[in-house]
Amino acid sequence: MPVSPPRPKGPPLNALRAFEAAIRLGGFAPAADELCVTPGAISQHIKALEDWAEAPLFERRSQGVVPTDFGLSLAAPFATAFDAIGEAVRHLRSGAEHQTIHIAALPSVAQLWLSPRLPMIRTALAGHRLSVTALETPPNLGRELFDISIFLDTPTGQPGETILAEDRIFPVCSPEIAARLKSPEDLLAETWLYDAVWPDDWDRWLAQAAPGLKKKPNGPHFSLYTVALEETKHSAGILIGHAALVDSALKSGDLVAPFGEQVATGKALTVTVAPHQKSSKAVRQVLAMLGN
Amino acid sequence: MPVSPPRPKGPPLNALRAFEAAIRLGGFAPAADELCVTPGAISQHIKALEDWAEAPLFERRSQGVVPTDFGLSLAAPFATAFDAIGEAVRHLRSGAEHQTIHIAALPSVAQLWLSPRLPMIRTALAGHRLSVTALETPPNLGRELFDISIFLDTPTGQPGETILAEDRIFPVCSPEIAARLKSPEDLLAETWLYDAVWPDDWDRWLAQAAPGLKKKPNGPHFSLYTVALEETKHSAGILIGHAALVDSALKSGDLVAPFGEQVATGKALTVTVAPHQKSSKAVRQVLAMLGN
DNA sequence: AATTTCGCCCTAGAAAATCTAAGGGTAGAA
DNA sequence: TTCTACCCTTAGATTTTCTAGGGCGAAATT
Repeated sequence: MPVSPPRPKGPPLNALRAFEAAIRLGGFAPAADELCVTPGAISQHIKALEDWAEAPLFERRSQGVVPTDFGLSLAAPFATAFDAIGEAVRHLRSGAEHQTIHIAALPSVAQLWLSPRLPMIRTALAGHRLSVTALETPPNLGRELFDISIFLDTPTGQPGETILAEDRIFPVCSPEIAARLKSPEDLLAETWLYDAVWPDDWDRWLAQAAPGLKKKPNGPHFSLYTVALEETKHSAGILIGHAALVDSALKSGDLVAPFGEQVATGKALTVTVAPHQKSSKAVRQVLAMLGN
Repeated sequence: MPVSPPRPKGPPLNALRAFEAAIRLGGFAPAADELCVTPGAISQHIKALEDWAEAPLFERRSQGVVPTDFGLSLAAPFATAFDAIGEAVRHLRSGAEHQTIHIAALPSVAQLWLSPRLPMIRTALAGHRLSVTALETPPNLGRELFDISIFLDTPTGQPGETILAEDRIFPVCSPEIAARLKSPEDLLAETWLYDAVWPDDWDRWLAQAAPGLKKKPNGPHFSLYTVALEETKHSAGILIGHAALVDSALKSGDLVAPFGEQVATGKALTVTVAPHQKSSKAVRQVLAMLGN
């Protein structure tokens, strides 16, 4: 029997991907985030790669890592390589029997803004499947398998980005509570509700709409805006509403805005199309339906 | 604490590599060979990929697999992608403190032809490391991490290929046995030794040098040509020698060629440089030293 | 000055991937 | 027909890969 001596192995592919993410995002923690693993996993991958290459790729500092010159010089070829992989994977996915459009959205946006619009989209796109994933942070559309992302964030101005509406905030509460509120000063006697993602909402609104008004934050914090909103409907307190998210509750009368003053946050409800999907008919159809 | 819902995962990278190899080489078995795993591993990777993509990539036939049209359409993008990965990995490897030149060679070539030339190369390339790997089949230089390959095979005419010497074969034996051999007919009384890789050597030589001479193969087979040659030196029988491989044994007088007639096999001792290394100074230096 | 925060490292154990070995089926050869 | 040679599949074992929990050191905050 012929002896087949072991061929020298290339580096593990997953380690390469970890490195690519780490060098692109500038740290292990964000890379771990993108790859949905713990930073420890990234750390191990990078170490394995450094052992394989016999060259240091990152310099470990106390509060993060800094790429070595050599590591930095690898950023471009690896970015190119994984772009190519992504492209190939997209081809692969395009062969599925039912095409699926993958939408990424902030949990609150998905539930409060996107959800009411989905039935319309679903019927218009018969034959396509629709997938909505709630994400805390916007995905990298060039790398990840999403076609469309919808977030309430500061616009970045990258290509494919469309601003649907400026973000404006103002207090909202149940009609019951609203009856007690004549002027902003009356707010001091009420419970204020907070969202964990936007803890500064109250400060921002007060600063512009009622300067001088101050109150120690004492109300409950909610990790999901939807839950906070639900509590607000039940008269648990007053919440700072984001125009796009409370719109339907205002229309239905479940909530009211006791004070007219709306404050712009500099953020916007932004929809972004993945670069490779700009020409897809179905995606553009979805985009058109989101735009109104 | 914020909930981070699971992002839709991309396909496993290793499965992509398995697919790329399978589609390029036209079957699971050769792909398994290139990746140094069993065909079962490839089979599983492909199945995982087909499940992920929800599309069949290969049609299973009784004696092998045939790519589907869709699978075939993915060949190009995946080839491109893994070329890019290879390129990036080469960059990565170039950062090692000690540069290493990786040579792949047929085991017999490595031991009998290359080995005597290595000291010279080693001294000329101080500061470089040299790695020699014995391989039964020539590696894909575009994909694998070898810089130079040296094989005794039919020239393919691909770029980077240099023919060092035509392959010629003829019987060799110890001087002791040679004394008994006056004419080719005397061979019939002797033990014939066979190499497992080139079992047809005897037939080929006989057909041209001594037509009509026939003998039932009865001698031992050796999986390593080097072992066969060693046995030949110990008068265990007569072996068909390949010019490039028995040269030094003939020069030293350990073996002799009892009959002058040399037969060309159509093969050649061929050295091939990896496409990406053609401009490397060290590699060209090695090449020059192999050429004489 | 003390404390908190942040990001990475380390290790042991757990989870998941990946592999091998044995099995089974088909085509062509004897 | 039976044998042989291929090639692919499947079940179980192995190895890789990941997570959790505990630390460390420097910068930012109190």
